[in-house]
Parts: sequence; C-alpha cells; structure tokens
Amino acid sequence: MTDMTIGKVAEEVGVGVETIRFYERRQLIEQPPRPRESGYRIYSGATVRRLHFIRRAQELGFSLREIAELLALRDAGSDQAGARDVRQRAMSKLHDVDQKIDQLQRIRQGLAALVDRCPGQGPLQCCSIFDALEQNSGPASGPAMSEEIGMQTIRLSIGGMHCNGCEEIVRHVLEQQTGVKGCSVSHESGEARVAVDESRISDEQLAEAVRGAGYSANVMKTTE
Amino acid sequence: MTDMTIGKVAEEVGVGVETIRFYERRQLIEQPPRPRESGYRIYSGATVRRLHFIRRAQELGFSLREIAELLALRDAGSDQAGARDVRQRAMSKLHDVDQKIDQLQRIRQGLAALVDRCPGQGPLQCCSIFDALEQNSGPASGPAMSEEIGMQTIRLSIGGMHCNGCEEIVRHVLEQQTGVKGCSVSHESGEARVAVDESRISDEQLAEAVRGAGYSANVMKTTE
DNA sequence: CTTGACCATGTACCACAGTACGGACGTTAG
DNA sequence: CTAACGTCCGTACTGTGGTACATGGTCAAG
Repeated sequence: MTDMTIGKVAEEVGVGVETIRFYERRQLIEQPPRPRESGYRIYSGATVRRLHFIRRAQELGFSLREIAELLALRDAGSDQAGARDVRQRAMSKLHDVDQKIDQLQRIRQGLAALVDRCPGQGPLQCCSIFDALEQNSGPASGPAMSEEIGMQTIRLSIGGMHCNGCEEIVRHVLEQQTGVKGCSVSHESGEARVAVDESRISDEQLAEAVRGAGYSANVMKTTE
Repeated sequence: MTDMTIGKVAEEVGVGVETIRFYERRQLIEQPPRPRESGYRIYSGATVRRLHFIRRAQELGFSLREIAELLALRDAGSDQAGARDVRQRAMSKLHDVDQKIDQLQRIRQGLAALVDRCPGQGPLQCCSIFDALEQNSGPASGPAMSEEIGMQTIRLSIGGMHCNGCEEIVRHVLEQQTGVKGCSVSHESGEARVAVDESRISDEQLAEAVRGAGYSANVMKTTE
C-alpha cells in the first residue's frame, strides 16, 4: 500500500522493474525517497500516477522525449516563472497532436479503403490490397496531358489559420497546385473551397499540400 | 528504363540506396540479377513494385516484419486462406489506429482546454487538464536543458507573418529541418533566430524552407 | 585518358525504448 | 535460521529502421 517498492509499482503500472529505473535515469520521474537503510525505493501514489501517464501517452505515440515535455508542461503549471511559456508550449503540443491525428486519419483512410475493397475470401488474386499498395501514388510526374473535364469543388477543413496572412498563404499554396482553378479560404470558418479538376489532382493531394505549409488539413466529404 | 540500377530505383521509390540494400539483407526483396561483370544490381519492374508496396505498407503503419509476412503471403501464391488473412491483418491494424485516434482526440481536448484556460499570463491552475490520461503530482522537477555546443545562431528576416499562428508554422518548419536544434520566431519583429549546426544545413536552405511555407525569407548577416 | 558520378562490400554507428546480467545485499515466510 | 525472493548498481546487450563511412571497382562524358 503505502510502502510501494519498485516491484509492486512495476506490476501495478504494467512495466518492468528495469523500465522504471530507466525512466528515472531519463528524468521522467524523480528518484523516490529511500527512507530505510536498505536503500530500497519507496514510491508515492503521485509517482505511480505519473507512470500511468507515461504509459498512456506512449500508447498514443508520444516519444519519451515528448512525454517529458508534456510532464514539464504540467509541472510548470504551478511555477510562476515558467507561466509565460506554458501557453506557448501547450499550443505547440496541441499542434503536434493535431498533426498526429491527421496522420492517423490518413492511415485510417488508407486501411479502411483496403479493407473495403478486399472480399475477405477466396484466393489472393481477388484481394485488391496488394494491387492498391503497389500503385505508385506519388506526386512524381503527374498525367502530362490535361483533359477539359469535370471541375469540382473540394472543401477542406483547415486548422491553424489565425489571421488573414494565414489565409493568403493557404490560398497561395492551393493555387499553385496542378489542376486548381481557383479557391477561397477563410480563417474564421477554418475552411477552404477549391475549384479543381479532379482528374489532375486528388483531394488528398490538396490537403497534403496545405499540410506542407504547416497547417492541418482534412478533406470534407462533399455532397456529391 | 530496362536497366534500372539501384540509384534510379531508389529515386523512383523515394528511399535511399542504402535502404534498398538494407531491405535486401532483411530479405524483403531478393537480390536482383547482376548480369554484367561490374556486379551492378539491375532491378526488374516487379521488384520496383515490391518496393512501392513496402513503402505504402509502411505508411499504413506496418512494421517491416509485418510487411515481410504480407509479402510472404503474396509470394505463396493463390492460397485459399490468403485473402481472408490479409484482410484480417488490415482490420486489426485499422482497429489499432481507431483506438489511437480516439485517445488522441481526448488528449487534444485536454490540451485545447489548457490553452483555452491559460490567459498566457498570471497564475495557472490548469493542471487538471491531464486527467484525460490520469495524473497529478506535487513538486515539479526542474530538468535543466542541455546547451549544445558547436552551434550557430542564424537570423532570418521573414515577411508575411501576421499572427502567432504564423509564428508557430514558421517555427515548426524550421524545427523540422536537419541540424536545427531550436529556434525562436517573432511575427512582430519579422525575425527568426535559429540555433543550428551549420555543418548540416546552410542558412540559405533554411530560408528556402521558410519560403516553401509561403513566407518570404532572407538571411540576415550574423552578428557573430 | 582522365574525371566525376555511380556502384560494390563491409563495418560501424545513430536514436529509441527498453532488457538482461552479474554480484552483492536486504527482507520475509516458513 | 535459512531459503527464496526482492532490490541495488552498473554495464552490456537487444531489436527496429535505417545512415554513414572507408575503400575500392565501373561507366560515360569530355
């Protein structure tokens, strides 16, 4: 209970004993007090919770370095001197998280499309997964010849625009993409409408271009 | 065309030459024929597609080990259980990804609330934010930041930043460049200071990176 | 025929996140 | 009391996904 030795803590948190000492070396947790002669570490509930936090954050894909930053952020919550900085760092972390979510969403879409197309039975030839993965969907050199066909409006949800300057930049980036005929961007709604020839660029490529400029972007399902 | 040497393949697929040889060692691809005396590897279209497959699968979050299994499945030919197996793997990955997204969404909410509640100045009692991940501990530890040596500070004059969001973006872009250890950006002064290992990236490359995000950028002669 | 870009092999190395081990000592259940 | 288990510390090693040399051979343009 109150005298949680390292083994008990390890079991509670679901990590190895060595891992806890490793985190200690990495300064993710402080070295706990060693009240007795033995030198055994005795852990507080606070440290145990901290370890839980570390585990959880790790499962979310944060590296130990990032977790250290998150923890520092929290620790700084009661620190007057660092107060100025906290908001900034939190915003930065938020941005990172947004990017992670976007990234995962993209992965999700890819996987979902794969699962969708695969019949789930029969021989492999019927499974389109391999074909799909072999496509070199890179933006290397697009289709050279342009056809005068279907212009569509694609809507993008864009995060991270805070002012007119951001709008300008996003508009600029979008307009430079192949196949884009025009667009309107609003930082207030966090949205962009792009008039585009879909045979020449995909909505995902557009989103990617916006991401390349440092914003988060997701394709909004259009009412087709 | 037909005589794809390793360098061409690497460029096509978007990986390093060493990486291809690394995949060969890992038996993800076979060693291609070396018809000439030189011993140069000459790659077939099939192998190039295989490499594309590897890349794409990696982007979907499969490890090289998993990819090897997928490839083995495919190589095994028209196995009856094949398609189902593959589909199941994809679904399992999809499930993982969904869970991650959910949890990240929760973290995001927490961080957003933190940013929201922090006025940017004054007292901070926003620690409860991290409840989403289990939390709270008493005294903070001051993990001292390490000062890197062999580092230079490059100053960039940047035009087009109008708000904090712009700052963030520029900072992010800069921090993702090779050799950049840290930087501070101010939209008010239109200036960025970048701590950088100059042996790994030039000031002009930094400026170019910023331009790539849609801002104007010029190197300011360093006051060293 | 030289020069520079390309390729070959092998080994070493990087960051990350632990894991294992040896030898000494502490703690506790039977 | 003793055996079995827990803990200490430091160092060394693992696996993942590559990168970076060092050293030397090959190819094609000028």
